[in-house]
Amino acid sequence: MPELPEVHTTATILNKLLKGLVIRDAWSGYKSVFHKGKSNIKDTAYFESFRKKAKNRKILSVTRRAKNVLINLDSNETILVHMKMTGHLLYGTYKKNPKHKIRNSKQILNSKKGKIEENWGKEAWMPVEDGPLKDPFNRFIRLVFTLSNGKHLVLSDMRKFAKVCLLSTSALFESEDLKDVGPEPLVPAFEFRKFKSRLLKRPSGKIKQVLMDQSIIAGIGNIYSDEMLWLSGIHPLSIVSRIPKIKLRELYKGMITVLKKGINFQGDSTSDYRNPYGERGEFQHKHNAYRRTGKSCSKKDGGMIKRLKVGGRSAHFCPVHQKLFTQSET
DNA sequence: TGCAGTGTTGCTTC
DNA sequence: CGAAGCAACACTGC
Repeated sequence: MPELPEVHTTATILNKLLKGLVIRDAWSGYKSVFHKGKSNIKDTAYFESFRKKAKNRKILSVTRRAKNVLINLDSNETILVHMKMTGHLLYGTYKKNPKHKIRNSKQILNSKKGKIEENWGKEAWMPVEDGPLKDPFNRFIRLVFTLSNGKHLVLSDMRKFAKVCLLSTSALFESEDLKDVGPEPLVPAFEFRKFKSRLLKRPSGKIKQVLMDQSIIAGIGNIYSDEMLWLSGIHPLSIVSRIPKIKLRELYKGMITVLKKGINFQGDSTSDYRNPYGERGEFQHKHNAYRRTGKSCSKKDGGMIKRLKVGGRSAHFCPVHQKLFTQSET
């Protein structure tokens, strides 16, 4: 779920909560997960070295780069967390509950068929103050940090897409994970001229896809790209090099407006985003395009929101006021 | 009941 | 190099 405004909200709250605390220990429930690819705590050996390095380190700050949460330690190392689709960083008091049987829908189905799962009854964590487990978060706790104030920072991740790794802080932005990430859209130095030149790295690309390309601009995903295109009146299939400069200016302003609005409303909980306290954001009540298929466009131009696939993702737009630019300006 | 759809990214193939 | 398609996983909703 998390795009820039959601990750920003999470990182800002965690910075206040965690600054100055010490990580006493780390636990991972990812151990049995087959994982190919680069360093990640889903790899058992990697987790053990991760745990040793994180143990007894003080948290200096929690920041954000693109859609990554960065937990900066006093050892010149940084824990990078990418929440992907269903990751949640939650803060509270948790306890290990070895008696509790964590089951997913497949395991429940198998138990009805009389099959016994190998992982049945494996150790799990649950919140102390919330009583019974509440889905979908507490059933999917994959990583737990025990903190020096007795509280915990946990990563809940139903679909197991989230990535967590430990990197050198001073070489963070040269790391494989971050070196190809585009500029941050909300820093003042990212002026219109730079925005335009970044987009033009994909001159023949469809604008919706290019906006979501993390190597072009950091932090924009499906929801906010739909919203900024709606606001600036540009059809998602428009070809970057065919969009007139005046419309690109509107898109630049729309991008900033929409992302800041997302942050002001503490993110978007259309699906299941929660901040570290488990609270929803409010941006889902402010949509003009995303998931409004069949509803009338609030521009009052008679348009009805349509949906189509762009690069494998759903795009929502108003076919009346969002102009399609595919021909060169003469 | 079954299958399409879900916020993200990375790998493979062409 | 870039673009497209699919895989990673588990659930919801039509």
